[in-house]
Amino acid sequence: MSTTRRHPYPFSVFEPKWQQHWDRTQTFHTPNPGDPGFDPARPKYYVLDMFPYPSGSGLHVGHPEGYTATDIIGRYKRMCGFNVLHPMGWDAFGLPAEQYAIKTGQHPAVTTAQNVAHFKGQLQRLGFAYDWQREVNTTDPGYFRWTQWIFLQLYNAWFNPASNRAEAIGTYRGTDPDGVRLAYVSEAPVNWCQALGTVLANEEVIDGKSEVGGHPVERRPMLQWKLRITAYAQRLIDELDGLDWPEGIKLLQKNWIGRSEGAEVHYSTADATERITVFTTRPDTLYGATYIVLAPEHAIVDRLVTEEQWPAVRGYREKTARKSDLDRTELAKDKSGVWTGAFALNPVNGERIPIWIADYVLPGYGTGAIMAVPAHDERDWEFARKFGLPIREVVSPAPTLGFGGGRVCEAEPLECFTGEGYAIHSGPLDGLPTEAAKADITARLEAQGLGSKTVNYKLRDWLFSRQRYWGEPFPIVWEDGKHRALSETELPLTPPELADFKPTGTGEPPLAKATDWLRYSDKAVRETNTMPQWAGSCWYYLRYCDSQNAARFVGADAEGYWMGGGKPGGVDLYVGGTEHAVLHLLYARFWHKVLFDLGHVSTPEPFQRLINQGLILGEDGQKMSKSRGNVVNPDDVISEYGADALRGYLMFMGPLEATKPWSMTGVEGIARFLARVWRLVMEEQQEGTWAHGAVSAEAAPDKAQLRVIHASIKKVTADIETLSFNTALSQLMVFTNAFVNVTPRPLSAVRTLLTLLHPFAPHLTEELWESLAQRFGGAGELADAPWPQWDEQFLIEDELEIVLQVNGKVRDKIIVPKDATREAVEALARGSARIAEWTAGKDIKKVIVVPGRLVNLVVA
RNA sequence: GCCGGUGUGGUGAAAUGGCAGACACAACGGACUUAAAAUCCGUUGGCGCGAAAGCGCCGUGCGGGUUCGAGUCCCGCCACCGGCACCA
Repeated sequence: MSTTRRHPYPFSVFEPKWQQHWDRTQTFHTPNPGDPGFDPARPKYYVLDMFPYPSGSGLHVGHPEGYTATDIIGRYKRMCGFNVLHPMGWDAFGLPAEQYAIKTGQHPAVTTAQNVAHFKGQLQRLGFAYDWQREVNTTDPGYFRWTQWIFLQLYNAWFNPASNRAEAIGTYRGTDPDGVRLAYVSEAPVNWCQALGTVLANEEVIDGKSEVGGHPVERRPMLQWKLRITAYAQRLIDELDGLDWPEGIKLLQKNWIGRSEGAEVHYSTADATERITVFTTRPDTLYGATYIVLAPEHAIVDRLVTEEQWPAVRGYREKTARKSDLDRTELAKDKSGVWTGAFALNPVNGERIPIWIADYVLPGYGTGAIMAVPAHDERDWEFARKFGLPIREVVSPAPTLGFGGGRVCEAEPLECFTGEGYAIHSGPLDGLPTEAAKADITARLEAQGLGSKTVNYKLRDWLFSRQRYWGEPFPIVWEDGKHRALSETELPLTPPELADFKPTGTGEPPLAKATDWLRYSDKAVRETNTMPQWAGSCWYYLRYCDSQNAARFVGADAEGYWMGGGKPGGVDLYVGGTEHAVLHLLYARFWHKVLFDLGHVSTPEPFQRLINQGLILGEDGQKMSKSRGNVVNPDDVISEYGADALRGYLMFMGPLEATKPWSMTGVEGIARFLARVWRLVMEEQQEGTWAHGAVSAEAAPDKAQLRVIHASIKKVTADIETLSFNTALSQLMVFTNAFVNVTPRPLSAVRTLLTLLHPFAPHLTEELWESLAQRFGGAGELADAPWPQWDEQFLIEDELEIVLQVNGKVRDKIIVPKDATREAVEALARGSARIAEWTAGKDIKKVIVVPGRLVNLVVA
């Protein structure tokens, strides 16, 4: 006798058995069009997980949550007759591997390979139906050669505003193609993180700290590669509309892109030597502008400042430059600024207004200059109050308030009003509602060449270079201070072998230390920056379609088949966490659109349907973390309860999208359920072995049992389609419970149960299916079995229970034949003695009969 | 501050505007057992009445409203979680 606790069913025997079987027979390998075994008659279904970063700590329970959901869908669709593409791979470049490598001295390639092996083993122990022949790894030269190739597509393309799409750079007719490429270099202030020794994208900086590690980030001007994602801002907003994504995620992206409509207005300086263009979303308040504010970094400042103001301006600019983004926002409440000594003229009334600089105006947004309307903007209000600048009311909340007639109001308002209303003290605009006033003034400005209607976006171009070792090198060389692309035949460009790959800390990339590698020719040297981790994940879903293709990033037929079909096409279901809402999901859409414009892919959007799985909290209801000690390791759960129990519990916890706490007793509950299913088929012998139990091929389900069977098929099918796995499982429990005490158990019912349960608990059901086949005959694996159909006729009940209400409160229940007429049901209701007690001596004013459900008598 | 999400038993949760709490967990009681584990059966929102079968009242964050009927729809709040945040 073993001293370890006996398992309620022998999962430790049959789970590895089936995993090995699936691997050996390649059950879940999906052929491409043209491959042997491909069946073009079947529809396709592409179900995708966000591939993991293979960290050293192994799988977290959050991973198998989403992966189980997609596995259920994949297995289900397969049983429904689809060609299912369900792949997995590794997002293996990136900072953590490199940080770890620096700490331990081991090469990141070594630790990455170890981590991948560990992750893969863990995933395989969960019995996921991945087609491992399609596995990808972003650090594999056979993979990143195509990442580099796509970079070259970006480099060799520009966005033509006339056609609203990317075109080959050769179609650009201007003088400086380098100024319009989708991948370009620019010297600009960027997010520099000293601790990580690299620059970071805006999306990777959270509250002024690096997303990885939480190190401080400062602004520093550096020469960097950027991708012109801003060219796609409008399409990235517009084309969200057709996607079946959670509205919250769409909104997150829209807000991040941050479109705002308004006008640019040109002010000339009082001495008429310079022109300042401001951006405003409220051109209707132009008559209320009482000063101009420039970002301290604005180039024009040098030319405006008066002699007397120079020291103050210089001091303020230096102070601003030293501030990190964090400081700059933390001091948000306390406005600061300095007068330049110069004045501008308001284009509509010629009024002389002072020009200030202040750090509440950001250099990167709009024109880096604003017209301040303190009466109608909170920030301008605070600034004007602090520095005693005039405040002029030009919008009235109601049409009857305020003075019209174009007169200037002398009295300053008591509070700031930022809403919409009616223009006052605004010359020709007086009386117009805000929307009309905006249109009117904008048209006037345009007619006089003083301004124009403009759209601005918060989105900035994507900072694409990193000063790190563990990433894709750029396929670029420099000669005479100019960059040019490597040819496609020179790919992949592999990183140099480096003993010391630590960041230099100076902003010079570690690749610069590889002197041999660096030298491309006598005159040319290689680019030493590397690409960010997002590069590989921007297109991995395309590589899965054709991962072994050595001649192209993805074969056209494979891409057309798996990504095509439907409108707007793409991956049929994509499951992952919310944390990528404005990172991976935005970047990947951008790359996909470029590839689409250039004719390399067939759909404008990559991911048709997106679901975010919810966060799993620790048993204490807190976020799982090592420091709290509430982390659940999937391996431990599997060894104690089995993979099927872990999968089942993850799906039974609650709705997939909800945040929910872990519960070990909940896992036990699912394990008990699975054990009950096991014992429907198997019986324990004296000596502790399992043998067939009381299942009978002769026994036919009775009417009530048929109803349970068919109701379950219907509900489980519908619930899987809507990803309501928790309620699908509860129906399977109802199904199971209905047969626990039935002997002998009808074989057909048991087989239907196993089929419906199979996507959730593939090992257990496959084992029992095989066992039943050995006893009763039957061929084939459950994984290949067709999904059952339900028959409505079994769902119809002969008699229905009708609730009788008086004034909406339940007072009695009656049983009526299923075909009882409305009148007959009403008569029965009126005849009920219990109802009579409640209606006695009262008028029945109204009777509501809901067929098959209830009768409500309204009395007074 | 702005935007989004959530709020239902002791717990996770379920409910096309139609019997609130399915299905589980935990707890309690019982059967089996020398005993325990496992398994099986039963009870389980609160309050009140009743010996019992049962009956009544209250109950889905709070306050209003629509409706024969509201967890569900509308208006106004509150709390928690997430995102954005000097974006003109």
